[in-house]
Amino acid sequence: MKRKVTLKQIAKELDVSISTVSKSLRNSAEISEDTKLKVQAFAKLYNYRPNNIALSLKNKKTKTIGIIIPEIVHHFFATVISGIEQVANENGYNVIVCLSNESFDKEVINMEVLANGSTDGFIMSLSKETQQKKDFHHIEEVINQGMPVVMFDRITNDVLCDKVIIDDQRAAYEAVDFLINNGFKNIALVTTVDYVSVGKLRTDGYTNAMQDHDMPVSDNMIVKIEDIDNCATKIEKLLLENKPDAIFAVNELFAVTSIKLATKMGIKVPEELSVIGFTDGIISQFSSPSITTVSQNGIKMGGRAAQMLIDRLELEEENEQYTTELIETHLVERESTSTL
Amino acid sequence: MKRKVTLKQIAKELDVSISTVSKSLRNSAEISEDTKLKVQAFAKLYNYRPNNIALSLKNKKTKTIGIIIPEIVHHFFATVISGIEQVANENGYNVIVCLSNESFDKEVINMEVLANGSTDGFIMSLSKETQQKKDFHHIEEVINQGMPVVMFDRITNDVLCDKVIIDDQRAAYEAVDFLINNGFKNIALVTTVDYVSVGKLRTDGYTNAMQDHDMPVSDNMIVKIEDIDNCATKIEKLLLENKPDAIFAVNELFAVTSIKLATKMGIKVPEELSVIGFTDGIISQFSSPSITTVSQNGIKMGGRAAQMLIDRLELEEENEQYTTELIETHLVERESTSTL
DNA sequence: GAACGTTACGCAAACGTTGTCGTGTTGAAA
DNA sequence: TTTCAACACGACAACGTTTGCGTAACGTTC
Repeated sequence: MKRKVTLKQIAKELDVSISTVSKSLRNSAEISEDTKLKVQAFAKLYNYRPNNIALSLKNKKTKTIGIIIPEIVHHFFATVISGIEQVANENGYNVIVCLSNESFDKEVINMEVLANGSTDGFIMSLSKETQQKKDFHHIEEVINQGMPVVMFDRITNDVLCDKVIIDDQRAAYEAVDFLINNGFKNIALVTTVDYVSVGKLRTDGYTNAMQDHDMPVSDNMIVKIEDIDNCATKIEKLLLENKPDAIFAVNELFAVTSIKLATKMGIKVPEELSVIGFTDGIISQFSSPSITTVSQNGIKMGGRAAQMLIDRLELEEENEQYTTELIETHLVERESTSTL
Repeated sequence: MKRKVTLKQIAKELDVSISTVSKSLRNSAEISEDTKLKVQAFAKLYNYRPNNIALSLKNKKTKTIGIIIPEIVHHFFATVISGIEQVANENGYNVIVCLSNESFDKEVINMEVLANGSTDGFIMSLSKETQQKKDFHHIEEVINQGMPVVMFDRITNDVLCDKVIIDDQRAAYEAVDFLINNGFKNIALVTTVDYVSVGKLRTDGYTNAMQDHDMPVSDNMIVKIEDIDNCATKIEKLLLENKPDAIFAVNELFAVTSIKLATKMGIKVPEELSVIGFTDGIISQFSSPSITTVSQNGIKMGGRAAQMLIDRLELEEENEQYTTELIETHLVERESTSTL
């Protein structure tokens, strides 16, 4: 086993000082060509690579981005990570991923651990519990210590920092608008509980679209789901009692679940019921019928978030100007909607 | 903005030495109660936390695990990461994730970068290109430098290290066996090209099961797919010309694609064609019909891999004994298979 | 009052870098 | 021969920690 070689070892081996070795490898003009060549050859032979940790300590920069998200077994979050990773990599950064599992405490702990020197900044999406508690002291604190934070998707306006989101309300509005323009009269909404910020915004988009077209917004037509595992009865009740001709669901899972339940009840999709989902993930693409959905480009979102963070990291002067960037969405028409 | 406080600053503030502060905070018996209390109170007030980077440099341990996988927008890999993260976290480790995007070069670069002090060890799954080239020098090198590596799923026997896999061949055998026992006579295989190790093993499992039941293994009944985007014609040809009554697909995507194509051609699943997939991901669960599949527990796989790595990291003496652990699989019966 | 033990702290090295500054040796100009 | 720049290199500090060891001050013992 040959352990990694250090400057000190090279110096000892060649009988020069550590500084000479360091300077030679960085091609300093201070060192003679002879010595430089000798050192460089030796370093190459022994495959010398500077120790990242030592560099981090010296430079006070880790070239590492901390990502804190609720979960990773989730198509959208996975695409965002993918986008972050790509941009980070292009800029010489690595990413360290922490999962909050929707828990406030774990989110706090993860941030605190990473903030102690492990990363230069954060990209994060809030856990449900954090959104519910509205407690953002851990994020404020990190920002206060001079570490930039970029929030995406599940954000809060209570924290001043860069943000990347889609225009959830508008995207939902357009989806519902699409249904209305196609002649649907009885449009139901399957959404999350209100404290999930994106759920709330999408709900608002639905409401606004309905109202703008002078269509009634009835509580009977709105199902708010807290726990996906126990949502069946609620949706079945909706289908049975209110007979919607279209459903707008605020995520894939709600969409596909609605379709499955409808099919089981003998309601044909899309002939008797059209369904639009949100998030263009695996489910929307591969379920039968495939699902018409609002596509949010996670790769792009992650990429932008990473770029914003890196830009801020590599800026010398502090910039108190924070921006919120909108990633455009578009409706992907598939098989789950019919045009009447 | 209040930057993070260091031992030095506390020492200066309280007019004691750095060592006194350090020892006080670690509750050393060398320091008087008075001083300890004073220092601890001050540290708490200023929310002192040791700098991870400095600790890493000193201890030559980063408490970080490097994960290198082909992609992350992939249900199975996401579950594995989730499993790794959980166990890592319980043991005070963080994970840093790198994606090879199935590229050999990127895999090599990622390993080299992380090996320069950023992580204590690796958990990885080989990129397709690496499996094709059979070039594992980057992994050998890392191991040679004393960093443990645990490989999972896409492994190679050419490298000596701990491994976590499912018994791909056996799992495939059992799936095909299940079909045979249910009376299917004309069982096709949709698989990958041979250099993908798991694809090959699953193919072998199919072949063995067929042979053990004295059923013919015909090349016509085996479709090897290199590129998912251009596989339609091959599968259509299979369905049209060879009229299988069942298909065993070596992954979800192949399974769902086969079902979709069959349905499009008017072949009813499962009435006229039964399909079994591999990997119990989102697609299998939510497509219609839902897909009978071989479930490989990614969470468990990741968890075991992490535990193996950590065990080795926290062992003092070197242990040249490497183990390959098998994670059990089981068949999840759903709607895509009928019992004749 | 000398010898010794205990207490409570500080010094310094180490981890692996980088970069500033100081210094010894050369060769050339005066 | 003296002076001085240019050259080539080394010493050292710094980044933030931990820890072994040295030591000043004090109190006890005979």
